[in-house]
Amino acid sequence: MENLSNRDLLIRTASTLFRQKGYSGVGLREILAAAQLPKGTLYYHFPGGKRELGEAATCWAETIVRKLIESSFANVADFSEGAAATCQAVARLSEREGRFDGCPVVSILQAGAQEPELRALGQKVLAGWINLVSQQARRLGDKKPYETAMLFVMQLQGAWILALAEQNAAPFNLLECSMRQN
Amino acid sequence: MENLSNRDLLIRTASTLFRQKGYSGVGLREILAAAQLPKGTLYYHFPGGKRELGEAATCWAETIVRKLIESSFANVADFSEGAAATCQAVARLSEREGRFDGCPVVSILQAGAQEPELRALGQKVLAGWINLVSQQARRLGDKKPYETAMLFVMQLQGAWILALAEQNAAPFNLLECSMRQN
DNA sequence: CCGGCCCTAGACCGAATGGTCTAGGGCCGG
DNA sequence: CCGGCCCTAGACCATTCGGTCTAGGGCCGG
Repeated sequence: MENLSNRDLLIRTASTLFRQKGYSGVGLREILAAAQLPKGTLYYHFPGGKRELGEAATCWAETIVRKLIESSFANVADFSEGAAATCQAVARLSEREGRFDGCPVVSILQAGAQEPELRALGQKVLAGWINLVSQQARRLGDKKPYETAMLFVMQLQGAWILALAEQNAAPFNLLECSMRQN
Repeated sequence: MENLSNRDLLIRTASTLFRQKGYSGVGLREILAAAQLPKGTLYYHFPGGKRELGEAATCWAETIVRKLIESSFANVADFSEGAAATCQAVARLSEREGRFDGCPVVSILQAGAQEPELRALGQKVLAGWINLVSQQARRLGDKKPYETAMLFVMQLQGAWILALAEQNAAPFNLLECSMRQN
């Protein structure tokens, strides 16, 4: 755990803070203080500054969610089973020592009005997740895999927001039940 | 349209900007410039500063959505019909001259980590919407009105996020179709 | 032991942040 | 014509913002 390069430490610290306060709600000083690193380190590894760090943090978080979806749908008999497993997994990912943090993509997305690259990246990541889920849906015999996948990612995002608002996992649990009943 | 008090003008301007860039992504100067008002006006009407303005903007947006839900479910035969109408209405609300702005509650929610009042308000607003929808669901004979309502608000929020990312109304349309089929 | 490279360290910058405060314009009842 | 009130106007403040730049530590091959 502690054998992180400073670069990776920066990425993880930033990702956590962005998810908690949103991209524009976090200052570089705060990230650096949390990582106990000076400014020079940041601008050495990320010459693009905050925006590049935001991109890196988003990409890092993206692969985590991607792996989580893939493993949730591995060895699964039908779509609803995989979807339910994904709900549980995302709920676990969202919770952080009693706190519930937002979706990494959403935290970036709102800054997209001022940073086009972040908007484009967020869009790409969401589209990627939908594609990934739709592949699984197709594999499991869904008639309209793309629609099913988009609907599911949509529900997942909605649950994530409600969980963020209520600071509990109830929305994820409800969604999980709902998925099982289909 | 132009017979607004400066106070209301401030609220509407702020609400729009918050939805576009998120609460912490917008500076007071930017709001004041957009409203063409000086700082004194803001702090006269909102002694609590940015936070109080954020609260007012959220409350204002809340009643709009509330009315929109109420009218979508008025004179409707079953839940799915009202839900579909709500999708359309929210899609219309979300679009702003070709641009798609985020949900007002979400824009506030991310700042909640630093401004507890905003978090609490966002939570209250979402709970209110769920309650409102669940009343309609109960009225229309739903067996589990609260679960149905929470699930629907969840889907709506998810669609809103996808629409924000993709900058088009496709997610709302897909959700609307999905609602009609149940 | 040295020259060079990777990376850390943090002082420093102009601009922008949210917030405070005083001055006064404009309109009202008297 | 005046006293007072509601509200506007914007200068001003300390702090923080993201970003730049120079100095040097530490480790390596030679």
